[in-house]
Amino acid sequence: MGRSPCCEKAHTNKGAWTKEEDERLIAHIKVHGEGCWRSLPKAAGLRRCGKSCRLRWINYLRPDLKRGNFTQEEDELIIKLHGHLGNKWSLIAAKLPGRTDNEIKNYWNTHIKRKLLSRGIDPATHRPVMESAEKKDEKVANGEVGQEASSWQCPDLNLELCISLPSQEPVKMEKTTLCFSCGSSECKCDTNFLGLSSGVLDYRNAHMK
DNA sequence: AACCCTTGCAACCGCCATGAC
DNA sequence: GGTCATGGCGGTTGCAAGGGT
Repeated sequence: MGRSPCCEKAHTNKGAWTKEEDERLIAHIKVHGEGCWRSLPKAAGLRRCGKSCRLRWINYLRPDLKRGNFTQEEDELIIKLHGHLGNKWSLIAAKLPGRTDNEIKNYWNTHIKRKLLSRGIDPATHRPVMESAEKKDEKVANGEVGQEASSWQCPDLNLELCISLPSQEPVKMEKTTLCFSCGSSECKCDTNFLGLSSGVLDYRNAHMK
């Protein structure tokens, strides 16, 4: 007995959403909130799969979304985050307010990949292309393919994550972060990078969704 | 004008994680 | 502990728009 489908495919619309469908979805969520996605389509009078409704809401209809071009700062932040997190688009999106994982993923695949390649950087490894190719040949020869991605560490960011109960007291920690503006772990500049205080990004405070 | 190719992005698909029972 | 339903995520696809010939 296999898993039942998430929706009745025979009676669901597919493809681009119409204005009317958008309005129905928005109106329903305004009244009832983002409850159970599975039952939402029926309740909202939509002939759509629950997953489809969720995607449409999260990626396009949410009121807090920032539409429009990515800024230079956002570009650089995405590149740095990708260097550490890889294709963890949802984690990257969590650090870019108003941007969605789908949007960032598309932007990466269409713009940033090309941008990095034009700079001579391999978008997969964030190393210079020639070096990446040489290392890969070397690893293939040594039978070590697939190990470098997990062992290499981008020097720019500290993404050491931990899970803990919310603390009432300010957490004391060693200053092991790096400043986006000056690149120093001893940062004393007072810049504000994308709303990150003191220009310092410390992922130990990152909250998983 | 017509055709072809490329690009950008919205949407879908399949898998995995999690929670309820 | 096993099973199932559901939500969430990343990879991929499909299509419209734009540009080049």
